[in-house]
Amino acid sequence: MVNLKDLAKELNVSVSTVSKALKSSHEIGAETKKRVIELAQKMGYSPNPYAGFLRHHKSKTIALIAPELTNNYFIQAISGAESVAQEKDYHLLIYCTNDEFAKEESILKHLQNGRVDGVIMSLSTATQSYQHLNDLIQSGIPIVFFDRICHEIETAKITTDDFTSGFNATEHLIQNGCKDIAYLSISENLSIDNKRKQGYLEALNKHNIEANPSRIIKCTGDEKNNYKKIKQLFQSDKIPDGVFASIEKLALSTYYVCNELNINIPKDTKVICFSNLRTAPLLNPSLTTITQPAYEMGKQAAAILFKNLDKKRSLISNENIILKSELIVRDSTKK
Amino acid sequence: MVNLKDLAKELNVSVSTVSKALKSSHEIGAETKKRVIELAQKMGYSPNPYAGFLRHHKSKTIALIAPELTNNYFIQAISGAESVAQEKDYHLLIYCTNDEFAKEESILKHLQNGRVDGVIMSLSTATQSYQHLNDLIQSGIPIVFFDRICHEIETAKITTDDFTSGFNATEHLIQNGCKDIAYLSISENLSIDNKRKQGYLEALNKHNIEANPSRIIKCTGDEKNNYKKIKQLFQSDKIPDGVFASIEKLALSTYYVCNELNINIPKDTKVICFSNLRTAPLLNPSLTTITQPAYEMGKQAAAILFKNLDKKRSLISNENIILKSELIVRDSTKK
DNA sequence: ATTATTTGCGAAATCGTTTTAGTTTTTTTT
DNA sequence: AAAAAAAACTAAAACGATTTCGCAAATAAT
Repeated sequence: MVNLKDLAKELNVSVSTVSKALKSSHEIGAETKKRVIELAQKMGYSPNPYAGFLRHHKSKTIALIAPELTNNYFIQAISGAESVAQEKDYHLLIYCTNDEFAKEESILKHLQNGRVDGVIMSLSTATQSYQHLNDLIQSGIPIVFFDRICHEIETAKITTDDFTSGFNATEHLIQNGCKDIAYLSISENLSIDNKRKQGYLEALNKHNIEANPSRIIKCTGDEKNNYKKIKQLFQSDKIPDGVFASIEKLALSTYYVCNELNINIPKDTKVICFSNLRTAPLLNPSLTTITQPAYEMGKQAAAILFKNLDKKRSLISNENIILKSELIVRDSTKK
Repeated sequence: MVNLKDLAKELNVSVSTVSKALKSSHEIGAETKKRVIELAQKMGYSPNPYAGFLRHHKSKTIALIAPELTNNYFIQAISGAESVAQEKDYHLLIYCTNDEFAKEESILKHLQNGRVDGVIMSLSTATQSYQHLNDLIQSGIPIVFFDRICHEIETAKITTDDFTSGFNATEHLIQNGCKDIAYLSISENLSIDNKRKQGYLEALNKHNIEANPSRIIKCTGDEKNNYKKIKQLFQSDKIPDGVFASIEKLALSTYYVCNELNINIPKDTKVICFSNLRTAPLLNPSLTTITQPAYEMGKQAAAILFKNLDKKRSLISNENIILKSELIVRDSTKK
């Protein structure tokens, strides 16, 4: 790998001259500049990124931390962030917490030494304390949250209108005849889940349907266990006539359960969920979804982070950016 | 951010003492070591990764380059690679070429300056020349290919048994009554496509079915155009009674086309494809797939890269690692 | 013609860490 | 008790690039 010293030796000038010439400094004569630039081109010189860091404390790298990767929502968000990073000539590190708090902590700790200039992240469902987040920010590395945000931290947060979407989803079920709607919750720790649930409750309330606490199913990251719980729900004497799943996975489990128990969607029970599944129109039956602008959310999260990286101070002021989700009606909620 | 100097000043020892104490060098007394380690802990010291690079030329970072991110195969492979990287205390940079050759070139060029210790990649469908790959390797950065590999480069390559899978897929269609099978090709530049096609042709041959060149549909990265081509295929007088799609996207387009033209799968035409779609069992009809061990492929690619990073020399010897895909029969190919 | 300014370049410090080569103090050996 | 060896530590160079400062030579101003 060729460096400034090599170029300097070859041209019989000093290292500083080469450096300045490549930055087209006014201190260097036109002729010398030309010679330097040409040789650099020829020898394929490219500045060592890490040497530069040492002086400027800019790694030109950001990290994106997500609870899972094999998830239609997150991968679209990652894709959006990646596109912005590439455009800004930044590099994107990816970390997956597997939805474990300990891993989330450990990953953040690994980033405290300045490996990255900033972080984009979505919390794990298990996260209940925020020390590790504050530590990172206090060590000078800003965080922007998306979707699974942390209200307790003052910074920029990108979400969708979860309350409204939850409300609309539930009202959509009600309008299509549902009177006994189950809400599949993913985690009480997550603000998005709570907002979706609030929307659900508010819609029930508006339509004078009494909320039934036993219809709020507390699911977790454990898919098998979720499957069991949903199966229980549909093995009782009176099954719900509508299911509102807070995340895609839970709706798919519902599909599997209904397949197994020979329950017809949408005749016996209707299903709606938050989802970025591209094959939603091809499912049997096609799945009514609230689809978040995941790619756009990733883009905006990255954009806000970069806007703040340009500034001197590393603190990002509190800001809630709320994008709109789209309710796409398909057969799984047909009357 | 606290550094060695800060610790040294606080403890009234030299920077080198601190450095050695943290590495538990035998040169440092037990008492001093204890003091240093305790203070480092207390002040949250973590060595600057980029300073370390300057001396050791090890960035502890690898890159994964894929033609697209929002793709069930690649995201699983990425997830596999990420898990290994995390285990090895390495960091994973993600780059997406958008299946464009120019972007692939540009990304590789950006990595030549030592930002990463190694690269895991899958080629874009447009890649026909390999100079950029050779350049990177010659600059000392090893590449491991997975799935969309480059035969012309001597290094490790992870693929699945594409010929056999292509053969089995086609034979499966034949055994279920198909006599006029279309093959949806994604790119003639890709060795995996060619192998799958060879398997297809070989199966036809074995069963004495004459290969019909007009049944090999040359698709591209342009989804709209693919849709058009597939629609044409199904608007002709005689539609194929079976479709073997080389990649998932093309099978889904086939589903959409058949929906639109009111062609029944599997009655009028049967569909099989390479796919890592998790909702394949829930589609209408459920989709028969050849499923690659994508996660495992990502893991193995990373594992091989790391095995070679441990060695001194950066050249990876030629090696073809072939994992088995699984043919999962579902309704889209039912008799 | 003398002084002041500009131009073009180089030396050296710097970033944070590691490592080599000392240096001092203590301990061991003879 | 003198010499040798070991222990515990420090100083300084190195990695690659940038940047401040300084120094000539050339040009401009007086």
